[in-house]
Amino acid sequence: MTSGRPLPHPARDDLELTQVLFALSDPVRLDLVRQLASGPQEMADCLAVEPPLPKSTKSHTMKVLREAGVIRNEPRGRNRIVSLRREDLDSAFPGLLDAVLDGEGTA
Amino acid sequence: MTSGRPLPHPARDDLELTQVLFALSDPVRLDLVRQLASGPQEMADCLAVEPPLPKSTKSHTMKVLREAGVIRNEPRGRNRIVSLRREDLDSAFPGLLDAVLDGEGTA
DNA sequence: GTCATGGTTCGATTCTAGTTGAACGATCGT
DNA sequence: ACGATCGTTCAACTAGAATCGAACCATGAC
Repeated sequence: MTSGRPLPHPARDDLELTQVLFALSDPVRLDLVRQLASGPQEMADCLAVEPPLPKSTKSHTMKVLREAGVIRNEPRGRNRIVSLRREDLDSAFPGLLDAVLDGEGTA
Repeated sequence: MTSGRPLPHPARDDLELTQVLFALSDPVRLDLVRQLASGPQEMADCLAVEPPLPKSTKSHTMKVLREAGVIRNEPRGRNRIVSLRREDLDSAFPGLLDAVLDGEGTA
């Protein structure tokens, strides 16, 4: 029941605004999205804080963002590459991502 | 413990992005915000659907949006006027509201 | 093949948010 | 002053989301 690896991602046309907004409404997830704004990252490097988040929690964080269509999570050898779905988001909700990424200081 | 009427609203500088995003991440609340985009409304007219929402539920919906700083809720005689805090939002998170209001068909 | 590594899934618990009736408050009309 | 109307607050319940350990799985290294 676990799985192999290629995880399901919603199609660009299936993105729902409320889901995206919800995914972004958590400080930790928003933070991650901002980190990804500068480019894809290996998942291992992603939420590297002290103390380190448990794997399952981290995985769950990714899941929420992935299922909302905010990030892409692809297998790469033994680890994973996480990236922002910038074009898809821009096409579905023009201006939204930029606006969110701009709100710098604000949590 | 109930109250009179002028309800507390967060100051423009205290708006938090995550709270705003969360407030907007619910279909009913988002819908209300879109209705308000065309101008203030009397609360009584606001979420007029069938079957009608119980008063307490409606009031709670308003509360979430108000506490996030998305709407203003002011006494007006025996009822209330609800309005979008457009300028405050635009100043705090430029482009955000427009982007959200644009996502028309998408729930 | 075997082992170490990185990540997902399951399941239990905890915490937070939504829902709604009932009680209360303020205001307006008479 | 009284009653009706409109909305908030309280409190109890339900539903949903976050947290995290344990089990599991693929891949890569040896």
